[in-house]
Amino acid sequence: MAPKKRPRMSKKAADAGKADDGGKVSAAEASVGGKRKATGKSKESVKADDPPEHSHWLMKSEPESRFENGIDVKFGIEDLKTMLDQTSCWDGVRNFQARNFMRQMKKGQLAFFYHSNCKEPGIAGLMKVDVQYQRMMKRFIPLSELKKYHLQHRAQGGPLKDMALFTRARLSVQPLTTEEFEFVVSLEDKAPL
DNA sequence: GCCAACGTTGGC
DNA sequence: GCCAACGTTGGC
Repeated sequence: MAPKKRPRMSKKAADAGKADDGGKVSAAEASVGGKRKATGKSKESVKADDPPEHSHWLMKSEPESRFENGIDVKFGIEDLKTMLDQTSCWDGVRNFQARNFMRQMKKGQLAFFYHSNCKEPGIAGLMKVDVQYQRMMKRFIPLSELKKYHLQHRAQGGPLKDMALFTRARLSVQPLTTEEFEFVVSLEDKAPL
């Protein structure tokens, strides 16, 4: 499944009493915890062992209808457009790491809206993080094309060589480096590979 | 619809 | 803390 949105909670997590709170999560919620080290020094402190900060993201969701416990999990970019303010919460994420990434997001950062588990998987558009529709990609960037670049970059070097979409395939919320993000955006103006 | 990869759970 | 069983993700 893919992260679905909409009022639902992961039943499994709920059953298990797990942490989730899944309910709403605004993506931009506070940051998690970095533990600040309690030690001494006075200010400045939030330091080095805090998680690296990421500024760009990719979030997966399923644009085609699929029922899970009687509930349709469909939520594609066209559905996001439809929401009041073109804004939605993003819930249904059960994976811990994905949820942690969501807590690191800050309002206003950009995220790709990725369509998963569908006829044509790929990047459909851009959102601002909390989570508001921004725009469609000038052209849909299919997974198959990203994969070609990934393979090529892995062999010869290039910005997509470590892209999480391939190295951590099942993560539904993932960070991108600025280089990865910009490279993908640049594909809009190139012919499909 | 299949199923490989991988994440999560829970017994020990 | 290990690891087998189980469940989910998501491309194909």
